[in-house]
Amino acid sequence: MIISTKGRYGLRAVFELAKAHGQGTMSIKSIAEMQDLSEQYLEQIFSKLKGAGLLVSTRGAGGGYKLAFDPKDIAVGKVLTVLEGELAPAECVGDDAAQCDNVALCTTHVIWQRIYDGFNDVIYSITLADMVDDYQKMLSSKPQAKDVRC
Amino acid sequence: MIISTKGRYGLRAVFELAKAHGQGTMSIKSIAEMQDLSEQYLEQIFSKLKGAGLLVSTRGAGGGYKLAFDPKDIAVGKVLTVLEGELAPAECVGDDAAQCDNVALCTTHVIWQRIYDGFNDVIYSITLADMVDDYQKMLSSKPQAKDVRC
DNA sequence: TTTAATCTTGACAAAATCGGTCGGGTATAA
DNA sequence: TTATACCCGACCGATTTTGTCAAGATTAAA
Ligand code: FES
Ligand code: FES
Repeated sequence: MIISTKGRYGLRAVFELAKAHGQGTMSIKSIAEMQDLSEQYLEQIFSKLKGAGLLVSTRGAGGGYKLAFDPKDIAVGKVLTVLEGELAPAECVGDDAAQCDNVALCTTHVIWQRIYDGFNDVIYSITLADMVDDYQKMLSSKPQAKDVRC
Repeated sequence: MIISTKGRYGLRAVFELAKAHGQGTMSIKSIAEMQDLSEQYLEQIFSKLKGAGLLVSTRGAGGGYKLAFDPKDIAVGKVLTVLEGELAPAECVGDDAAQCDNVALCTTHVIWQRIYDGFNDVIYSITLADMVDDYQKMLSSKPQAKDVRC
């Protein structure tokens, strides 16, 4: 399993924020309930996302979190990268790729690089707005599902 | 880091077998030395690959391992999948994808699916023979590198 | 003002996974 | 017979994962 619960739960939670974007804040409690997550675990996750500047919060009664940007300006990859760290299959690819002086001979490097590129292409080509769009389409054509395992 | 040492070391070790394919067997000891790996750890790795039918072994003095098939018939993805388990980003995609009855509503499913597909496209499109070819080309054009970190 | 809601922070911890090691086997060529 | 090599399962320390717990700070609403 490549993506840990932090990334998976986080994405589901942020999706709720995206759906409700423009309608004020949502509390952790309500999101945890909707997506069936632990409140305290979700606190950790949102705290990280806030630290990365993706969310803004307001304290006190009636407060909560909301997206710092429009859903169409937040890539799924950004959310996942914040929560999971850099999604690189090996040390030699990613932001610190420069330190690999072995591209010359290491025949596996090209493999890690291609995996990394493909992965990032996918997650940065989908935005939260895309997810909301998909959701709307699904809603109109399919019945409600129950248990979530992702 | 998506790929653990089992997968990365294993691929490097199998690459040695691919280079020497057709020239009999190689001992774990010699491969461990060439690729600077622990012998005992490599035993575990090869044992798994043998169990999956990718390697064949001969015991006793002068024995060792060799590939069960021609390098061009072994995909990198096969090696990685045996060593890492199924490379799926979430439970709902992969071989047991059928059990996810939530494709309807779960908007993250399409993301996991696309990651999974992209990943597998990459690793199953490269064979051990491709790696050897790359290696030959690199050898003739570049100097020998030293430290390996993958 | 008081209260309740809500975010904030840091510590703690069980369980799983990772990255191996250890100690014995067994088969076989020399 | 002996050295070489594969075979196999148990074990083990460190780290990561997946949370829980407790206390506090801020603010809206009653
Ligand atoms: S050492 Fe950089 S990819 Fe192998
Ligand atoms: S429940 Fe199957 S992908 Fe979410």
